[in-house]
Amino acid sequence: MVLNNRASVSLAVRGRVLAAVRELGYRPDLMARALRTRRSASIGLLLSDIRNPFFGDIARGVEDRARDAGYAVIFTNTDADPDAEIRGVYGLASRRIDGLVLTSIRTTSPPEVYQRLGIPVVLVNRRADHLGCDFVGIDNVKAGRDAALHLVWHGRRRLAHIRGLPGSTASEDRVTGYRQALEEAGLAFCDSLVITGDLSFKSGYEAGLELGRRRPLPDGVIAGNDLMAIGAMEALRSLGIRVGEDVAVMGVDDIWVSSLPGVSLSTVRQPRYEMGVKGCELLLARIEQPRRGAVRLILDHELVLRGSCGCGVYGRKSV
Amino acid sequence: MVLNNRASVSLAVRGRVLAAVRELGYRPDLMARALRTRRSASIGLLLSDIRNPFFGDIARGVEDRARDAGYAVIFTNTDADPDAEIRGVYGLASRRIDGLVLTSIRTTSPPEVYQRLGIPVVLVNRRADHLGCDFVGIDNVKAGRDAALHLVWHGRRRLAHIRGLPGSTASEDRVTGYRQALEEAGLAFCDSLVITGDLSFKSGYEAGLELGRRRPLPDGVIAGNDLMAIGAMEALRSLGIRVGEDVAVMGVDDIWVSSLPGVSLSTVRQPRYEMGVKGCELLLARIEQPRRGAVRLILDHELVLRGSCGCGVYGRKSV
DNA sequence: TTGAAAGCGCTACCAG
DNA sequence: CTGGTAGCGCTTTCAA
Repeated sequence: MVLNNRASVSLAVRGRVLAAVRELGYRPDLMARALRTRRSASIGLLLSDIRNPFFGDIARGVEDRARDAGYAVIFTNTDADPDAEIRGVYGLASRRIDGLVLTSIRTTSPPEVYQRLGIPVVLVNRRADHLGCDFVGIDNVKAGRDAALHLVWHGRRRLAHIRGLPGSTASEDRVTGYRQALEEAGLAFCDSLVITGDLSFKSGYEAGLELGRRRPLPDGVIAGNDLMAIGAMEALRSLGIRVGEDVAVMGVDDIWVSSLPGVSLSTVRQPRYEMGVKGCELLLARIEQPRRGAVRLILDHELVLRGSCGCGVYGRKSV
Repeated sequence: MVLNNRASVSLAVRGRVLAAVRELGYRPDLMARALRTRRSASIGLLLSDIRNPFFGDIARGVEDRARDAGYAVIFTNTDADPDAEIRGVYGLASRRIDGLVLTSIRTTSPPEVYQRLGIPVVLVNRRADHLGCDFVGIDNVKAGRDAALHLVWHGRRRLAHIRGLPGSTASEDRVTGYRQALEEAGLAFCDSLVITGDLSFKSGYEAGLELGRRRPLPDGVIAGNDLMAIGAMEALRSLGIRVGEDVAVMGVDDIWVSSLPGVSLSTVRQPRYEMGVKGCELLLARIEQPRRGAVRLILDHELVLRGSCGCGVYGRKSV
């Protein structure tokens, strides 16, 4: 009672208890406490691969905020595999986590699984409207549109898009934005200029190889993320194509690597760390108030201009 | 009893129980089980920053192996701060983790803390002989020596070293290796050619700036890790110094970025993922057999030659 | 082979 | 303000 700050404890007792605590090095067993209070003070974090710098940043944001609040974070890698996702969720649930942060939910993820859990779920990065959970991320339609329009404004007319796998709202939204931009610019949408990758460097490289062999050559490429953009740039260069001149390339994310002069990728900056922090905050808030309305938090993105888009500007640009 | 495979259960009962389990969607409460068995089936992972690709890879290795074995991984970031390390350890301990993986132990870390824990501890990457724990990592003396000797063999005579902070055996060992190489090559060790960084890109950049202004210019730089090496390269280039020609640069780690053509860092490859996997295995083994002798597992490293060392060779080289 | 009962360490409740 | 007691969901022991 002393340790839990129960009001009604005399100072004398309080002192004696505290002394004993110190002397014995007593630390409450959070496991037993959890069993009793039905609160484990731990949350789960599901991501596709912690090695991916995108998720690393989010994870750090989540953990920082969680630690502040006395929560522990249990993480699991799913490699974007639906089965692994389900197993991961169940595994975490049986550990009695108080809430769950999902970073790579798929539109095909079975809602029952999450609804039956009986614990709050927050979505970071990808929406999943059919789940009705709290969400934090950027407006990916606008992000895709902004990236494409930037190239259009700088005279690019034949824009290709390397999109992420279907099943991710982030990928779908960026495609939508790309199409919107084409339409606004009065450019025709062409199916063959959209190539699907899996957000990895390798898939970007392959897409780049493919696009670089096309004639007429596309004069602009919007990639669904930085990793694929960097892969595509490598591929284009290996084909003797000058990035920033023959072809303008833009990514989405602004991971650290993109800022290296040898890479110099123009991109749409996504505030990943903040997404993690905010996501965790949404979760903590909902743990406190389970029945408040679902919150959808849209953070701002900005264009980060470097060499790969060939517009000659270096710096950031709010959009 | 059915779920725990108690031998003495009739087939009839077993069937009925299993049916009920399925129907009700029963999942054992691991928390309650932990309270009773004193085993939580979870382990702790302490690292300085999950955003650092070095730790991301280790974390993935640990989690993969842990998940295979039915263990959950709780991670905490310490930013290499000793106080945060202690708090992190206590925080994890009160959650009754079955074991702990430490990736950035400091030589000054108080042994009592770890010994009093009463749970197995495994060290990954950095040794800490005063703790007497299991360990997995590479031979950093040899790594530092191999890197330096490589440059020496290619004619470099004025080798600088950007070392990591004191308090890390990995950093100290690499310095030792660097000195050994100089000695073997009959080169004088010069204090002023050793600059201390904190393993970050920024500190590498600053060190590079500093070294690049020295006259005579060092003709080779061994960095304590890739992040600092990349920072140093940027700095040198910004000074108009040609990396690979005027100055040869080598790092240690071989993080993914280093392989990008625009970076092309020659480095000593450390098997990070395997270190994570093996570290987790050592831990699981010790959880089973707490009193077996301490194991020290030294994994092989290899030289990965790219453009930054200017030796004209591209590829891997076992050492 | 079965089921009843005790108890892991904690918190919440309640009577003193 | 204090301390005793019940019980969280599980495993383990023991008697039937």
